[in-house]
Amino acid sequence: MREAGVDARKKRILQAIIEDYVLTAMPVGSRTISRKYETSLSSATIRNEMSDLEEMGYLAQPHVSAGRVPSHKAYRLYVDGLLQQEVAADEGAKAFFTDQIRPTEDVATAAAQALAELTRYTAVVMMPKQLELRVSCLQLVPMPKGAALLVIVTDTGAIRDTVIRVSERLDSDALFSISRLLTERLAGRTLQEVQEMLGAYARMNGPDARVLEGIASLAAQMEKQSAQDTVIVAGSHNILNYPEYSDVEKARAFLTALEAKEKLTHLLSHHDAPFMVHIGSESSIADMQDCAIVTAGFPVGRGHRGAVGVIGPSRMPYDKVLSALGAASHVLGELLGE
Amino acid sequence: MREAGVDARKKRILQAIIEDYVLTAMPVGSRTISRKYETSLSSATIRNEMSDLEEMGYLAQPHVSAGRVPSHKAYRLYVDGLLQQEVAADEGAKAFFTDQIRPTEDVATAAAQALAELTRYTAVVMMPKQLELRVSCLQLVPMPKGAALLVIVTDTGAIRDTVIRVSERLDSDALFSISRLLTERLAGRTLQEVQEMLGAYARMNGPDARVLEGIASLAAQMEKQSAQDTVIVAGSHNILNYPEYSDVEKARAFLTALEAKEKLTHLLSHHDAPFMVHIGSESSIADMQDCAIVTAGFPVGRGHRGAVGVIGPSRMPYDKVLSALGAASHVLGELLGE
DNA sequence: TGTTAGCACTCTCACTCGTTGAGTGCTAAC
DNA sequence: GTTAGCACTCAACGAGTGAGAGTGCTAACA
Repeated sequence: MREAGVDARKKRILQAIIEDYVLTAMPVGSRTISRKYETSLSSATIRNEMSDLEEMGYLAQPHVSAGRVPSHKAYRLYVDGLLQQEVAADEGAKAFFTDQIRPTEDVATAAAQALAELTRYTAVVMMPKQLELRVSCLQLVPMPKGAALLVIVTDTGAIRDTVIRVSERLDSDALFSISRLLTERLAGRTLQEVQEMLGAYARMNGPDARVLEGIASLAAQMEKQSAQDTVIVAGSHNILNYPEYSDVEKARAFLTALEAKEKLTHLLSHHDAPFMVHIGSESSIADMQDCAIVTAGFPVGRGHRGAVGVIGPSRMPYDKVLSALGAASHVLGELLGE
Repeated sequence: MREAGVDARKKRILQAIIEDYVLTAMPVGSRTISRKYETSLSSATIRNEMSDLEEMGYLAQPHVSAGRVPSHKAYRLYVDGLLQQEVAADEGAKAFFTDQIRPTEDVATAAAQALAELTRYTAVVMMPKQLELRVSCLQLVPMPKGAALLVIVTDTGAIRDTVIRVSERLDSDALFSISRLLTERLAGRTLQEVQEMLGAYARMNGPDARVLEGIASLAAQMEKQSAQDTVIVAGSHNILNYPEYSDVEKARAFLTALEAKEKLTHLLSHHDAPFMVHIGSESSIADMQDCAIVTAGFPVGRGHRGAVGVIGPSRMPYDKVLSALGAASHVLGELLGE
């Protein structure tokens, strides 16, 4: 019993099995390997090797007379190999993302959509929570019929707006004065402080109460939104393209699982390495036991990090997905980092 | 051969079949009707009636020893009956929508999501194109690091914004002066005119060129967006809940068809009656031949009308869907009408 | 003339039973 | 250590069968 670990030939065979299985989604037989990949070895030899690999837990047989299917452990070995190499940033993909993601739009949504389109899998983008956001500017823009658009800009460049009602008498100059006054008093304050201060201002005979209320509620909403990581999902029904999900029940379970974003957030928030790969049960999301989740982090300023990911069947061309993610995270980092 | 049309009893039986089929999705047998709906008649009698109804094209048999399934013609008759009555506005649904749709958010998206959640079908909302939009206000809001948020408000209350770069020297007062100057000159102009005028202003030594460019591009984008009907889809994968789509291929075809929005737009744009129902092939969307599309119109001001709709299998509780749509269109009309 | 009971008939569905083919494990020879 | 050969296993497929659901038709009844 001195069978060593996985020697070079076993590794080659394992890789060949993975690649064939990724391509075809069918159990791979020894004859296939001997003819398409390791032409110098007979199927019998491959058979012996496969038998060893199975015993070591890298392969599984759906049933005795079927070929072999890679186990999660096999993917893990394969992916760890990939991750040790430099992940090549795919220039084509980078160009694609640069093209699709307009800095003036909602970058996260655009990125998720572009990534889903490119990989034909489900894509997710996580934007981290930003605590202690400080107001940088606050402005009222006149609108028809006694309404005004209240815009709050934070020091990180986040923008939020809402329509509020104001007195019909306030013209654009008056609104500007109010905006200036409010910006003067509130600039540099955290959203939390802004809400607290508004109570005191209610007694001030400056802006009318509806303006103050509007600010308070928008500040509250902003704080709530920014105080938690948000996840954006795109291309969720790409999953239907894969035979793993040709069963509607499974597909539905998957899509439902995507809607419970807490688990996803959790997964994407703890992102210490540049790339991470969760295979099968490693992700701890039930209904995604047959999936792999590949993610990449990117900086969003102030030392915070967001993450972008691809979710698909464990049978996935990890090399391609990794380089697409590399490109996506690169482009996002450039847009959102300091 | 003087069999008259559909007499009252035939209508009752047809309705019973439709209602049972909507509930169970299984072909309905004569015995079921005789026991659950028309208890005073024997199954044999029902059988004779069903045979007549089949001959008239209202029923079909999947195979000879299965029960009957309503044809599109049957749904049409049934729905026309419903439409002649006043569609009862479901107060519960109305409350639900009022609750879910915040006037300060993107109303169309919120409405689509709420409707999808309520009906458990796919929901669509169409916002009509608005030609000749006129600028009502234009304002630059200061942002950190030599950026500014350009906000354009139209006379209809539509808001669009984009981040542009401006000279670092411009403080909030300077930006306000520019805003005031620009609003003065551009207010009341159509988006088209604004773009044309900006060429002339390029020679003006007021605001810097990047501001003018920003305005031009935002105006162009606004014009493009407002010049075509837009459709928002929500709850697209609710379709997986129905046995009609337990085949993944069908589900995928449906979801793909939803992505080609032109057909949907076309359908929703020609909305003359308060309610419309397209059953099966009436919608002229391939891949939705087994679907029904139920829509309701609502006013969005200036005589324009939007539409909100539900897409699901033809086997659909039309009464419930109609009253949900009634509630949705009512709430939308109140928010968006004059 | 409309309604009903009864019965033969049809067709799907679920199950079983060979047959086929792919792929393996083992053995013996190289 | 590698390979050819062979027996073995098991899923997939098709054919055959019985049960059950539902119909159409006929004849009797009110």
